Amino acid sequence: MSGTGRPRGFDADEALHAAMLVFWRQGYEGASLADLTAAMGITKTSMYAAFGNKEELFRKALARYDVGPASYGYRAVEQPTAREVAEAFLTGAVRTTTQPNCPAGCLGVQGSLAAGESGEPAREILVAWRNNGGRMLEERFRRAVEEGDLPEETDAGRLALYVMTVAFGIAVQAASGVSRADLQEVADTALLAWPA
Amino acid sequence: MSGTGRPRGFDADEALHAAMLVFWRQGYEGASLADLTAAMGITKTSMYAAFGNKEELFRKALARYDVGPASYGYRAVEQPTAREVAEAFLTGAVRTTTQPNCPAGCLGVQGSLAAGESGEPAREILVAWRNNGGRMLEERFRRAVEEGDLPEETDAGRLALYVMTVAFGIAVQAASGVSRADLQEVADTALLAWPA
DNA sequence: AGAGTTGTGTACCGATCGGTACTGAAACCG
DNA sequence: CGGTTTCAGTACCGATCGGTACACAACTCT
Repeated sequence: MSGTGRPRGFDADEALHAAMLVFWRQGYEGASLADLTAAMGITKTSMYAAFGNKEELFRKALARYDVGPASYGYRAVEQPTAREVAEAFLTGAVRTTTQPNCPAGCLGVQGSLAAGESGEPAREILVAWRNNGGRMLEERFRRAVEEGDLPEETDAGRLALYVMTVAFGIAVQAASGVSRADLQEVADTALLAWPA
Repeated sequence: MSGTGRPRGFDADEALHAAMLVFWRQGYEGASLADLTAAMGITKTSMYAAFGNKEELFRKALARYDVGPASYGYRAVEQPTAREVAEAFLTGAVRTTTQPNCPAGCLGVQGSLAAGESGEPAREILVAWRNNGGRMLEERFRRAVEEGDLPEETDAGRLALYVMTVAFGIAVQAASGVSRADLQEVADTALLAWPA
């Protein structure tokens, strides 16, 4: 064997970033291959060679979203106290879902909440992604209970579910066009329910 | 002129109900005319004659959803106190989004959060529908402030936005498969933030 | 240079998309 | 009965869907 072949003529990272934005703005089913490849600046053939197919492209775009716009979640759980974790998480959600020059809302929510048969795999990918976020928060809160940071009787799962629910609601409101300032007020209000 | 023509061979109300369920389960873009008419038990021709087109069918399905599964909102604002309004609203959201034999989640949320070009009208219809719910709640809370039911300094708009946000979050969680009992706990937790 | 390998562009695939023209069938009226 | 009106089914429309076959270009290796 010999020869490593022709190098690709585009930046795969940039192309994936562009695809992520299209999925974010239009959802999985609303983003056609024509929309995606036009934004990525490549042809369908190149997309299939580089990323597999539409579903794989979506999976990779979500992974990029996870470590990019959604990375506030990982930073949040590193806060020293559970209260600060929740504050950072909700503030991060507000900021990411209302970022200028980015689609309003959250890819992990509006990417595919309900779908027809062909969009079912993407929907399930997002269900798993959202549940994973809740699990991460729950484990962090459980640790906080063990450390005495949260009251002994605190239900970590319930608290995590609450914070995640508010974050998802914020994402929906952002998709409706609600402003960053208004959503930050919502986040502040939600924290009034914090256990004593 | 004479003759009133052949009567339609199907129940338009039943057909609309079936269409509503398909939109609810699959979203606007995920619901094809083939899916819709199969569920409605009629042909495309009959659907167009009776309802106009897909977008009009969606509009009418949403109207039916509004006075059916989503009617808890109207009942909620009739509660005697603002606190009871919020309780009824959130409990109603929990119950409707987790109703057995119905799609999980809320048609007004997952019907179309993000969409491609062809789904933009439906998306805007839902944005308006959601904003309308918030306005209704806000007016009710404003009245509660005037009546002395809520503290004088209460920001009715902010409170309404908060309650709506939690309700939307509940809808997202329900679409992910979270149980009714867990979501009722979320609703209860959210109400801990209620103004003194 | 030549062989081997891989990316790219075109042109195309069958299937499905939302929507409609047309033909009868089924009802009402007189 | 005939005449009129409306609904229903078939068959079809152009456009777009996600995906691919194929020829060729561009690179590395010997």
